[in-house]
Formats: sequence, C-alpha cells, structure tokens
Amino acid sequence: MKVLVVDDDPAILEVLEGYLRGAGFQVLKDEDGAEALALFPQADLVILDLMLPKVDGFQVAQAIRQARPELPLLLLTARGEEEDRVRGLELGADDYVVKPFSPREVVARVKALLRRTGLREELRYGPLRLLPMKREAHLGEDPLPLSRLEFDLLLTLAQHPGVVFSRERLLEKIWGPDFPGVDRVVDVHIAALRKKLGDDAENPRFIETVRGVGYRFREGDAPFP
Amino acid sequence: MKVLVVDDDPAILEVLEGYLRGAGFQVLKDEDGAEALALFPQADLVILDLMLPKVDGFQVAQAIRQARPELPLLLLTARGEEEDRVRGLELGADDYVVKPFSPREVVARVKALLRRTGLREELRYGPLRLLPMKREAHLGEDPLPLSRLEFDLLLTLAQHPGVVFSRERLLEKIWGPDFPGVDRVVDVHIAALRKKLGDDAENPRFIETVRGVGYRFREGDAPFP
DNA sequence: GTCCCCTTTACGGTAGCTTTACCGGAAACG
DNA sequence: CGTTTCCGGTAAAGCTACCGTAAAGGGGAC
Repeated sequence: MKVLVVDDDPAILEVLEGYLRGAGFQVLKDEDGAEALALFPQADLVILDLMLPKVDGFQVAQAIRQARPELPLLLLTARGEEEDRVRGLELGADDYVVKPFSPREVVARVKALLRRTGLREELRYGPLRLLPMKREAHLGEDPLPLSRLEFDLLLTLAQHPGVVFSRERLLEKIWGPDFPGVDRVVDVHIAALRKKLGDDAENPRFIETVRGVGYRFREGDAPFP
Repeated sequence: MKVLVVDDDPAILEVLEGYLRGAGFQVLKDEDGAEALALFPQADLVILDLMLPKVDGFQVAQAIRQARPELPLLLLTARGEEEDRVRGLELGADDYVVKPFSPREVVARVKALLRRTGLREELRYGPLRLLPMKREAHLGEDPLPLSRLEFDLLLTLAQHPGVVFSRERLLEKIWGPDFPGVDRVVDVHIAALRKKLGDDAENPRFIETVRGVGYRFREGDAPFP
C-alpha cells in the first residue's frame, strides 16, 4: 500500500515516512510538488501540504483529483489557514490535519481514510476474499495461489469495483511508470486470473472486459463481510 | 515483563507500582529521571513523566528513542500541556495519558501498547518457542542458538504470522534505516535460519518465500501456548 | 592468534513474466 | 446483409530475474 507524501519540510517528510513505514505502508516522497504529478499514479493515497514553495498546492490537488477522482487525499494545513482548508475540501480533499500535528494522528487518519474509501485488511466479494497484507486470496474455503502480478492486478481492480482501468493505467500502477513492454501483457495476466478465478470472459463473475477501454471489477457482491 | 516508571511524585510511583504489580509486571522506578537512562535497557516498556525536576523529560524520551526505537513509550502529561504532548508524540512516544489519571487506565494502556507492539512473554508455534525478553529460542526440547540477526529476523516474522515482509522492510526494521548493503543479505540469513529450524525452502514449516515480494511466517500453528 | 558472525559474490535452477501468433467475434462501413 | 477492420482471448515458447546456497573475505570480541 503506497502513500505519497508531499511537503517542503524535510523533517516532516522524515517523521511521516518513519511512522507510515512502521504502519506497513510504502512511502513515496516529494519535497517540492513537482514530482508529485509523476508519482501519484502509483500511489494509493496522497498526503499533501498546500503551502509549497515552487508550485501551487491547490493546482496539484486539482490535477490529482481530475486524473483520479477516487484517490484519497489528505491535506496538511497550517493552523489558522481556515480558508485554505475550505478551499482544499471544496477541491475534493477527503480530510485534513492541522499543523503542528502528531504523526500518530496522521497515521490514524490515513488508516481511517483507507477504511472509509474501501481499502481494508480484508476485501470480500461473495466467495472471494483478498488479504492485502498477507497477499493471500481465497475462493470459498480454498486458498487461491496467485503470482505477484496476478495478485496486484486483482487487488487493484477489486479495490475500486465498477471503476474501469485502462491497460495503460494498470501498467503504470502495477508495472511501474517506465515499463518498456507492450500492453497486451495485461490481457495475458487477466486471462490467467480468470482461469484461476473460474471466470468466463463472456459472462464473468468478477472481471469484466470493457471493450476498447479496459477492465473492471464487477460491482454487486458487497465488499463487506 | 519489566516496566520502567519515571515520575517525580513518589505517590504516583507507588500507586502505579501497585497496579502494575497486580497486573503481573515487574516494576522499575526512577524519581528524578537521572537513573532512567541506566535502567531503560532492561525495560520492556517505559512510562515517562515529561515534567521532571532535574532533567529534561524530552531529552530522556529522545535518548530512549534513539537507543531503542522499538521500545514502547507511554507519556504522562499534565492537563492542558497540549504542546508538550504534541512534542512528545513527535519525538516518537506511542501513547499518552493526561494527569490526573486512573491507574486502571494506565494499566489498560500499557497492555494495549504491548499488544500493539507485538510483545509477548512467549511466542509458540508448534514446537518452536520464542522468548523475546530473554532472546532465546527453543525447538522442541532443545535450545536453538541463534545469532542476533537471526533472532531478530525470526522474531519480526513470527510476530506477524501470515504477513509478508519485503526485504526492504526487513532491512529497515532490523538492519536500520540507512544500511548501505545489498538486500540479498536477507536471503542468506533466511537460509541460515531455515537450516537451524530444519526448514526446507521448497516446503517450509515456518518461513515461506513469497516470490517477487519477500518472506512470511506461516500461519496455522496457534501463537498462544 | 582463534572463533564467530556478517556481508558479498557467484552460480545454477526455475517460476513466472513477456512476447508472439492465431483465432473468433464485435464493431464499422458500405 | 456482407465485408472489412479491429479488438481481445488464449496457448505456447523463450527468456529473465528471482531465489537458494555454498564459499570466501573481513571485522570484532576475547
């Protein structure tokens, strides 16, 4: 689970990195906001300071929101900057923390946010269960052995049921931003996944093809236990 | 399980000592913070008052944190000293209790903290027993001599059965955040551990390889005696 | 010195990733 | 309705990078 932290203060970056790592997250850092736009496609959540020296934090927030409306976004604002906070929330941020903050609280908010937005310890869709931390999948009673890519693929899709992911987006998120290969590789792994899931491509239970666009995880079976 | 309590008020010391004893802990006491630095290496958890007469509580907290980043640290702060609390948490304290407190609550927090940080007197998985406090391991009846790294590695994995740890995460947690070497060193120690544990890499009883991701301790055998 | 532990390196085996190719069917076009 | 074009499913094959492990060198404790 990757968290992108954008703040111009290296000390804050370091503290948050330590705590987030400790909580089991992978951390991507950006000090000036310029790299943020290159890094956020890989992230599952973004922590963003609105006061950045080089670029406008609001513009960053807006760009992220436009590109990935469902990506959880947590703002850091200075005490008293109430207007910024309101503006940020209007842009679509999901929560905010006022500086100075306790890193523990930030981690708690991150977890709460992930829980709220559908990322949890366990995902359940009918007979399918996914355990991100353990990288285990179960179908009914049986464990479902998945390769690294298969698991990441299924997890990515299942974390946003109903959302269509283009091959490019999947490649960027799972294979990394500078994967050199062709995008048909996604199809091959989708096929392998479907085989293991017992999914028929024509009439799938889990992974649907959206012709000309990409793939999506079916909505319907509730994600809750 | 030893708890170090640092507070300048003898009455508080006595009350906490009584309750902690009652809950089965051994108690180390320090009234002025000076001895704390000598005592904390033996402790499994520290309860620290930030307002100390002779030395600076923050410095004590910081020193402890630096020496033993994993040691759970519980702060006592006076009502209203919100800044102290934030500063303490930023220094890496794990929790705080505001005075005046109920000793029951303190004991509850201590237990919660120990549970959260995965510390137990004894971990048991089938024939394998780990004693974190004594840094001893036993396999069946026989003591299992492990080097420092081997023990830390095994303990880290065993404290979170089923959870996959990447090599990076293990390096960060055990070798320290700025270890310069290559991550293959993890493999070598895993191999050594498996040898001592009688574990076969192909079909392991304890340590599983998750290809492309990392390692994990097998779930199944209950962690409790 | 000796002993132990840690780290690096190298080599071999293989799981699983990528590419390629072929086919069937959907969409587009007349 | 027929033809063409495009898109995606999937089997198969090659290959890469990942991992297990042995061996050697270095460093610290005693």
